[in-house]
Amino acid sequence: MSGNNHNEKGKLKTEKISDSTIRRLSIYFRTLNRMEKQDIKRTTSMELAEIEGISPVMVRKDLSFFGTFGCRGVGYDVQSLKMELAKILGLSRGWGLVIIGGGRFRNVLINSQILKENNLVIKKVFETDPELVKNSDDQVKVFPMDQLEAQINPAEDHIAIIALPPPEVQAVIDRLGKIGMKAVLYMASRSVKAPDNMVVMNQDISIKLGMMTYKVLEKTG
Amino acid sequence: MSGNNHNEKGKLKTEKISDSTIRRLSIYFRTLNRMEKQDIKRTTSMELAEIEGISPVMVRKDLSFFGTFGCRGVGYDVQSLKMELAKILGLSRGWGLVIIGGGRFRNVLINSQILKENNLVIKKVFETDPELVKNSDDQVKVFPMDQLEAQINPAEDHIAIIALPPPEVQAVIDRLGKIGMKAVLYMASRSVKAPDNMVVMNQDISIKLGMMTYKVLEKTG
DNA sequence: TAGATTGTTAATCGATTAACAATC
DNA sequence: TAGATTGTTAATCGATTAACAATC
Repeated sequence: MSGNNHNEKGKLKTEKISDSTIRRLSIYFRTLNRMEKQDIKRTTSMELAEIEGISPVMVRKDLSFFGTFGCRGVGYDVQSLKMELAKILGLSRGWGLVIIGGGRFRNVLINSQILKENNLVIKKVFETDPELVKNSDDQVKVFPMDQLEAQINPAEDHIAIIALPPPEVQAVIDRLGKIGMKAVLYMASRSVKAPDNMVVMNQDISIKLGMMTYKVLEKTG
Repeated sequence: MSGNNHNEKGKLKTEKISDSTIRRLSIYFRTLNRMEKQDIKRTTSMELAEIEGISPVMVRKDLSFFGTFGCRGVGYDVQSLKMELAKILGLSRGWGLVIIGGGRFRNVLINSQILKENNLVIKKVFETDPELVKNSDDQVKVFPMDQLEAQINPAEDHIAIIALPPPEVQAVIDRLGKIGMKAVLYMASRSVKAPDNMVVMNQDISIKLGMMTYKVLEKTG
């Protein structure tokens, strides 16, 4: 049974791809992106692996779930592998983002080069603080929180980034669930419940810091 | 061979604990933290597991690497389990943080409740833009970038958070490596090289977004 | 006591790695 | 051609889960 997935047209997905593989594909993509900018034309699984600190077989195995992209004896064409990965990850099509909350942090996202480069376009912003709504100098439209349901259209607003304090996050996810939001990334340090058909991920710096403090102690005792 | 680790005094570490386990411990800790605030006195592996969307055995297994913290037939005391996890993760002792770069994002960190609650204290800030150095209204001292080596003391500044654009990150990590910095968390979307004795982690929102777009497509086709 | 829940050993499952044929 | 490197099958390793004894 070949491991072809939804990227190869006409073939059904036969295998569940692990989160680890998807995360690594996302990482390869980011490196290929940089290589392309630096006008590097060609790379190998060994080179990619070395940059990411993993093994070359892992790189080839990850790719093999989705097809064959390289050239034996030669390696990979940076630009075309990057495009293939974009296709696999869905980054070749455009994605509409909405930001809910965020305050000062919001501008970091809005100015983010990486989002722009990857077809992730911030379309709408929702803000609790009415002062911030009024005095906003954002390039995107800012709405008050109570217009969430009225303004969001899951058909064009694909991903919500919630940057609100932990106690407020669950209620917003509930509201987004009701209108059929497909994907939510939230920054708060807490767990949440979400509908089954919603993709929810968390980007919580305190988890990483907790891992780091453990690892520092592990090394130094 | 019992799985006791460096938290139980007098016993040597006998087993390498996986990153997955450490990440989950950090997640349990965050949930126990919330429970404690809500005056919840007692919990079970089943409850913790349900909140995090994993299995109860997983919770008990993770904990078992470090000792026995529960009471058969009863469960876990929220406060004491939280304290034990803090000890394991190293969050019972104080950690000095320095922030390098960050601009507006820095204030998000400086005002972060989670850091304060977990003995992670931001001590120093380094800034590229001289205007921001001058006009800073931060509660912590802000230095220009060229004083990095002069002002940082790895004995009290344990973790550096680098919030600079991708091209600038590697050079700063090199400089921090030379003065013996133990741990670095950087936000940029790129890979870096670091000395072996340095704990380096990445918190890159574009990786998570790449995973999300894949998962949304996987569900909707 | 009976019911509940932990902690742990053994079994299973899945992810990573090794080996190697294919081929540029 | 010989050397390099991919793609893939099989073997290994490690993480998760199942089963269950311990005990509150």
